[in-house]
Amino acid sequence: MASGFKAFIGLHRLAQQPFKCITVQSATTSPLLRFYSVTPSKDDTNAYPENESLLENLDLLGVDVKMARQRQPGVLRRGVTNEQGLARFLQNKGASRQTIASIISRYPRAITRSLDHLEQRWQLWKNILQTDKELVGILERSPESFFRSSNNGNFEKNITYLSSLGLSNKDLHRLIGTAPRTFSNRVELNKQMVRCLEDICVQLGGTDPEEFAKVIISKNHYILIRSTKRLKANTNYVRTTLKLTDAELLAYLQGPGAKILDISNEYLKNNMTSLQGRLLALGCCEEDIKKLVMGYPMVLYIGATTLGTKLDCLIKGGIILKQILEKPKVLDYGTKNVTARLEELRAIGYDFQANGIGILDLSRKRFGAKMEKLVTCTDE
DNA sequence: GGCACCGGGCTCTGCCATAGGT
DNA sequence: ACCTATGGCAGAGCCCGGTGCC
Repeated sequence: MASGFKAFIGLHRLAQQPFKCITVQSATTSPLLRFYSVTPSKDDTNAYPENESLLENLDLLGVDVKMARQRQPGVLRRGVTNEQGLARFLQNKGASRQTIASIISRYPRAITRSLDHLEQRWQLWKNILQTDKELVGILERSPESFFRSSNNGNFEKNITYLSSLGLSNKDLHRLIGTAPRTFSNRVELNKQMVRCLEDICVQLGGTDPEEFAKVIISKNHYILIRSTKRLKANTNYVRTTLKLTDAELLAYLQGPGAKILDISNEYLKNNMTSLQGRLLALGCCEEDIKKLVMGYPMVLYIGATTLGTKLDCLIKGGIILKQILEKPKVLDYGTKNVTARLEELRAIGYDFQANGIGILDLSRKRFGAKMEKLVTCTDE
C-alpha cells in the first residue's frame, strides 16, 4: 500500500492538479481508495476525453502516443495511471529509456499496474529467471506477455502446476524465455491442453499419458500457447495424410513430430500438399514422402516457395533427389548458404555422387575446416 | 581424425474478438 | 458504453556441436 501511494505521488501531473477520490485497480483484486489528479480536457463535449496530462507525460517519456492510442485507446482516457512509477521501476531494473518507451507504446496498459503489483510480479518471474537483465529482455521482446494479466496468483498456480507435471526448472526457464505467454494463460487453460495431450496418448494406446504430455511440452515450448483445436486438427491431419497406425503416430508425436504440432493447421496442409505435389512430380512414391516426413518433420515447416527454391538449387547443383531423400537435413540450411557451398565445391570439382552430400549440412566451422583440407589435397 | 547421428539453441509477437465486469 | 482480461490466430527456418563409432 505504501509503495502504491508512492507511485501515486510520483505522478507528474499531481502537483499541478486538484484532488478527487476514486477507486483504482490494485495489485490485488480488491479495489482501493486513492487520490488522483484531474485534468479537464480541451474538449469537454466528448463523453470520454483523453487525459491530457497523461499524454504530456507519455510524450516526455518518449512514448509513441499514436501507437499507444491505436493499441489501447481506453488507457489514454484513464484518470489515474502510473507511467512515471513504471518508468522508474523499469529503469531500476536496468531498462533503457528507449526500451521503456517502446514497452509502453506497444502495451499501454502497462501503465495501469501499481508498484506493488509490479514488484510482486517481477519477483514471481525472477523465481524462474536468473537475472533482471533476462527479464528486461523478455519484456522488451514481448511486453504483452508480462503485463496482460493482473492476476499474480494465477502465475503462481501455473508454476506449481507445471512443476507438478515433472517439468524441470530448466524446462520452465525455457518456457518462460521462449513462450512467456504460457504463464499469463489461466492455469485452467494450461490444464486443458495437458488433458488434451493425455487424451491423445490414451486414444493411441499409450500407457503413460503424463509422460507423453511432459515430453511434448519439453520438446515443443509453444504448445501451451496454442489451442487444443489446432493440436487435434494437426494430429488428425498427419495421421490420415500419412496413413499412420496408432503406434506410429504415438511414437512420432513424442519424437521428432512434436516440433510440428503447433504449426497453423492451414499452413501445415498447404505445405504438405505442395511437398506431395512436388515430390510426386519428381517421380517419388507415397512411401518416399511418408519416410521423409517421418524422419524429418521440419520439412513441413518450409513454405512452398522456399521448398521449391531449395530443391531447385540442390538439383541444379548436381544433386539427385534420392540423395536429398536419404539426407533431408540438407534442407535445413538456408538457400543462400547452400548455394554458396555448392559454388565453392564446384570450383574444386567436388563429386557428390562419389562423396555424398553430407558436406552440405556441416556447421560453418566444420565446413570451413573440411574445405581447407580439400583445397590442400587438390593443390598437392 | 573423420564421419554420421542426433538433439538442442535461437526464436514467437502483435493483433483481433469477445465475455464479463463496472 | 466502455474497459479489462483472456483466448486464439497468422506468420513461416537456420544453424551448431556433442558423442560414439570406425
